[in-house]
Amino acid sequence: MIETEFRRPVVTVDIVMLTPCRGELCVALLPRPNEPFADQPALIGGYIHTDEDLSAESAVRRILKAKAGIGDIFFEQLQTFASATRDPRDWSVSIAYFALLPEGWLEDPEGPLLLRPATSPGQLPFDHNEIIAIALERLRNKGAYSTIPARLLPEVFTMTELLAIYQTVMGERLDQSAFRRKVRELDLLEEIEGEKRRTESARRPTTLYRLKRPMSVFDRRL
Amino acid sequence: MIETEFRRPVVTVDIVMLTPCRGELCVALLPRPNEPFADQPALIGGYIHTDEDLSAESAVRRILKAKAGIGDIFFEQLQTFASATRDPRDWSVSIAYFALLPEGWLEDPEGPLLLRPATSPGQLPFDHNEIIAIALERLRNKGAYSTIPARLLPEVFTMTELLAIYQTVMGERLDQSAFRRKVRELDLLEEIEGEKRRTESARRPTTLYRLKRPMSVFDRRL
DNA sequence: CTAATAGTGTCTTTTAGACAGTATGCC
DNA sequence: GGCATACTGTCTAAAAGACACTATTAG
Repeated sequence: MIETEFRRPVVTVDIVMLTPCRGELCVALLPRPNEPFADQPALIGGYIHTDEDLSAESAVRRILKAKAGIGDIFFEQLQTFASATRDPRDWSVSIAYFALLPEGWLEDPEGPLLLRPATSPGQLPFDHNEIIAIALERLRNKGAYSTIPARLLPEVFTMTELLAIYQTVMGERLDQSAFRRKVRELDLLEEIEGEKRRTESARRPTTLYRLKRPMSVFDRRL
Repeated sequence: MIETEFRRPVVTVDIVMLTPCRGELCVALLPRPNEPFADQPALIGGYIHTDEDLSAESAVRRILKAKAGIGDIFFEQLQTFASATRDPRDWSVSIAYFALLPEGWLEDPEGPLLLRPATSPGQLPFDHNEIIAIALERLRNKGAYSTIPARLLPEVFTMTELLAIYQTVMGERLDQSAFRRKVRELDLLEEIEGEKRRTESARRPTTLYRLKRPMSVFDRRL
């Protein structure tokens, strides 16, 4: 049987960009330039440009660069939202991604980007609230079993900062001693020789670490 | 800025249908009716019909019914494959799903469906080998922490069958005693009162169970 | 009785969690 | 010395894994 050609859906990518701010996870939003929902904050996203994007991932990189001025950042495919009703204009497919950025890397007070608490971003257009909720759930689920949360920190960090970011991601208190033990046993970190840092409030200087591998997945829970 | 409209990619769904056969997991393939790769076995899939499908999930149900004669079956979104090169004809988006079916529910010797070992399905067109590999990995990862593998069994099953299907999915031997203990502690199963079954070879009749909830996710590993 | 699968009990090792205690260095 | 944070040690409890043991019933 020969399949007749159907009217094609429109295909976009949407990016849940998460970054720590004020002790919680925030999502970056951008006021929409056009109708529908013009001027309302929404996820960073855009059409796939079939004439220049080689893949959905390339489209994500292009859009992050163009709309948020960000290059070379961790992102991962989340889920695809595809239905006749999610966009009032047309049958629409959104390939959703989540991206992680260290605190402060986004703060351009002149720029149009908004940071809103990820758990309460306000009411957003389309199914963007649902997409953010699923992104948070995914980050939580994968977070405990991988070094993904470390992508929310700069390359060099202290054990306390690492613990804090895991707590933020997981939304629960973790025991410091057990956390250090597990990190040691899983051999995740490389100590930065000789270097120490003093925080403003701390008396004792603290050891600095970086990840041994850009990304580790494990069986045990951190 | 107003985004010009771009030529839209073609959007399909592809389904990795897995079912136990001959002690391992097999994937259902269908010879392609048209070019490209006409007559070569490939994943069950098809275009999204924007005029009749309300969502990608509806398209999956429609395609499963039309191409494999299957209705009302467990399936879950896997990942979306989207690039300029995966289909020689055009920029193509495939929203991939994996589906699970009990052993024997597919065996229509007259039908065109083929069953091939999921770990070695032979060389398939497009990126279908990669999609199957990712489906298996996902099933393995989620399998240990959920009752998803039970969707590969009929509604009523014995503890030994459940253990066996988890072993097939996980690709490792599991201790029977520990398995029973965990299943009991997690309170997953409902005993079918009074009913017992004798298998051909077994002497002692065995208790029959069904899942208490259609789907459970847990923290512990089964 | 034996064979064959169904199902239980128990011991050891590993991992998690709680929490108290020590270490360091600035004031 | 006091304070605040960095880091360690130790005890307990929960879970995982190994494996031997008992139970049931057809033949």
